[in-house]
Amino acid sequence: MKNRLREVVCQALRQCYDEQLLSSGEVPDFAIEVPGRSEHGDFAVNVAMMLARAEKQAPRQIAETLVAVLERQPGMWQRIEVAGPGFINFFLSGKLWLGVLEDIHTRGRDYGKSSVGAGRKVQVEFVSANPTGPLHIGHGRGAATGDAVAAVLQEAGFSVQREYYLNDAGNQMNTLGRSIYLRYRQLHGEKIEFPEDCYQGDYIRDLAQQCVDEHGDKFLHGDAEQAVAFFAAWGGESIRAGIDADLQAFGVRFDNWFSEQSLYDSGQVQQGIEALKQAGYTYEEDGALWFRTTEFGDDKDRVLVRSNGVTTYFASDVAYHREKYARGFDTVIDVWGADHHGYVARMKAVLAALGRNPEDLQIILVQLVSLLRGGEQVAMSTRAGKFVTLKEVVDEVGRDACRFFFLTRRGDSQLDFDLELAKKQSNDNPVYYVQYAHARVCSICANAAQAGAVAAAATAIEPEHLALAEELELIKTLARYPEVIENAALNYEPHRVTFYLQDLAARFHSYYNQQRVIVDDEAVTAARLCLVTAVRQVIANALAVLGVSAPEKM
RNA sequence: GCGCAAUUGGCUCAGCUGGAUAGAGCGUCGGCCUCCGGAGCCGAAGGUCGCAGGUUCGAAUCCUGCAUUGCGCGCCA
Repeated sequence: MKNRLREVVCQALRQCYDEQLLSSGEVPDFAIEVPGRSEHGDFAVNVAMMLARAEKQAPRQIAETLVAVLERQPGMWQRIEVAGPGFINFFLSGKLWLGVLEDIHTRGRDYGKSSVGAGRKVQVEFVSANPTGPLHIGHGRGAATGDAVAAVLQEAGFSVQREYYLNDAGNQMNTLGRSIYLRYRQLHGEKIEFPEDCYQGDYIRDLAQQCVDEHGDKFLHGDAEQAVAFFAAWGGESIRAGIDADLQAFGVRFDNWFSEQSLYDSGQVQQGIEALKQAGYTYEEDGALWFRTTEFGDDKDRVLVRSNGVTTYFASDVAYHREKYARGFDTVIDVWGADHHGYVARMKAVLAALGRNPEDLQIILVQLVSLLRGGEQVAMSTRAGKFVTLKEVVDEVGRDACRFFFLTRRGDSQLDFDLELAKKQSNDNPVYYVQYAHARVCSICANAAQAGAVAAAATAIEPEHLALAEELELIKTLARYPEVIENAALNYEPHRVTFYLQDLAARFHSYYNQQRVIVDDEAVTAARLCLVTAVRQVIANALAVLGVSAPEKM
């Protein structure tokens, strides 16, 4: 609707120049917005104010000129007026609004999809937790956010891949192997003190027990190093599979799992280092190889190869991101925990050094979640094995509530997740409010079917049958949806969809309490059913994007 | 010390990339079903948008400085 209006206004503006009613010839990038108050019309345009300087005329005067030309288009509006400092307010005709309902019903699940993404290839990499333990609640927020960002981009016409980067190289895997190995020996009756730098969680003991069941004492007698290597590889894969299962239970499915180790095996880590060397951005100092990231705005240079010859994690990240673009992605999005924000500058530096626009890498920082239980902070530490897993939380408060809750805040705000509260308040959790609206429409439809009432086709509705203020407000809210999706996608802000849903549900509930849908007048009933089912469709579409179910009954 | 981010009613948060009188939820107070699901609705009270400057027709939004809070500043991953 907005885009249509923009075209009409631009056309009228050009017409003004053709007829020499205005002289500057400028077509500024003006704003079209939905005013906060309905007296200000359905849409307001600020173009006259933007032209004031170039035209050397008062904004209101310019607006009057433009309006005179716009009014030549019959049927589109009830009226157009100049207001305030020079806004042009548009009051659209009722017929035009009914087109929105028609659009929703013909497009169904596709309503809200657009092609602004133009099929550009985008990769969203998220979660990417080390396979050394189960996912905890903080990862859940990253999962919900990353998945919703990907979904919203898909909706907006981007070609999206969801990827999980598996940090299966480096000494953490060795630590994992050692941890399982020591527990394994303990289970065979050996009295060993369990080192502090090993993973303390109970899941390590469970893995060891599984090995005892499957392999007996086979690893007690062989070479310890080989045993550790086995436990590292086997344990890592086993944990990875567990992570995958937990994510699927949370409704998140990855298109690809990418192994860090594979970058070493294929020689790409070395190639990445070579590329930087050849570009002239490296130097040696104290026996280590450095990357001059300060050249690109980082606050200090970073080591790629340590003086002992071992590459850093950063070196594999260079290779990893090179590899992503080699796969043909136009834009790469990394979803990180906010505690990694210090890493952003050096990653952008990698792009710049490789001759790529740093904007092609978008980093979404998701603040960590502090978990509370009854107002008390729950201490979490992966290493100490003290944490509440994502699975536990999902089992406790439910997948829908959990996902929706994570998306009721912008990613960069900190979030307290109180388990007691989440459970206790589950009834007035906003997710139920939205789902309830959906279920209500379903219930109305069931009643209508029983009464033999049928929804009208939008094209068959007389405007006066959907002319109440609440009805127009509802339709306008529905009309906004495609734009909400588009903005959520372009800004990587899925929480906008969540807030939109709450707004739509609120308007629907309010309408429901004021007006009955099924009334004696058949034509009015049919028109209202058409409206209400459109609401249901949009709620279902938006919930689907967020990965939340839209139940017919609750 | 340096860097990144945040600061909006009692609490938790939105605010559509600079627009008209700053919005929700929770909490508080007062109302609403003989009627399509009360997991709902209606109303009221409550905010100098951290502080001070600046940019312009116009600032919660952009710039600078300050304050407070959180996070980060390894040849760890």
